[in-house]
Amino acid sequence: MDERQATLAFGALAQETRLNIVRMLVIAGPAGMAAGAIAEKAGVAPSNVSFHLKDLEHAGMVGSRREARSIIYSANYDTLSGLIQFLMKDCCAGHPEICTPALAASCCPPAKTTKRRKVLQPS
Amino acid sequence: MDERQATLAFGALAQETRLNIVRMLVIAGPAGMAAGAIAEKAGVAPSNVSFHLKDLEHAGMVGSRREARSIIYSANYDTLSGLIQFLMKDCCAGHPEICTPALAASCCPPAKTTKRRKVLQPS
DNA sequence: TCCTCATTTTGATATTTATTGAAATATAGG
DNA sequence: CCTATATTTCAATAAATATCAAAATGAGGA
Repeated sequence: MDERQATLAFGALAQETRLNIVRMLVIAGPAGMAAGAIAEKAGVAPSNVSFHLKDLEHAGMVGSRREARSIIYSANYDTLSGLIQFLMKDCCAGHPEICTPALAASCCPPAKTTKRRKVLQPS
Repeated sequence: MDERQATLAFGALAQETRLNIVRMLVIAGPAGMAAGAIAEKAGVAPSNVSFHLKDLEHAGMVGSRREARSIIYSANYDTLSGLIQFLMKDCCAGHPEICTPALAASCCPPAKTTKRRKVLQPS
């Protein structure tokens, strides 16, 4: 994920309605949800949800497919995890010692342990 | 991190100048950078950088301290990792099987392995 | 105190974004 | 075909955001 796409993705998530949509689509899984169902559950006008879905799609956060009369939207998990990794790359950039324990495993390069050698299993 | 703060944080990162600022502050570490230095390195007018820094501070992404005549800004790593965890919570919500291998460790609850038992070390 | 440097605040302006309702498009069924 | 349904596009408007230049604030040093 390059900076441009990350900026789009952040912008897409920086709005209550869109964040809600992404969350419900993530939970819905690959099956996705019809635009109308999204609008109803999110409590916004169909034209407005369409506007936001277009934005999310442009940011690569969701995909769509037609199914009979409905258009089904579903979350794009690759973009989501790409964004997480983009954030993590910056998070620890140069300063892995600051990393939260919960994140350290994925966030910081496992090969490059700072100091401390010969610690695992003294047996 | 609650939804409100996450929305602020996403909004803060959804802009080229601010994203640049955050990145340079993350790299700068706890020492941080003076507002003027940030403005120069980012290539924007001081008043403009001040505007963006205020936004970043409001979102909890950076902190500031006065040091002689300068005001030093530094990244808030807690917010950054909090945001990552906020994203990860959503990423896998209900669908850990989709998780990218690189993320699975931090992203998906390690206790709840789906199916497949008695697999480690058949010895 | 007065002066200068570093930064912020303010005010004006241009741009982008969000929302609404009405009209247009596409699909399925009688 | 004609009608009903699902969604999008369009046009208008309101609201938020980004940018610049100029004035104001605040902290040392002569």
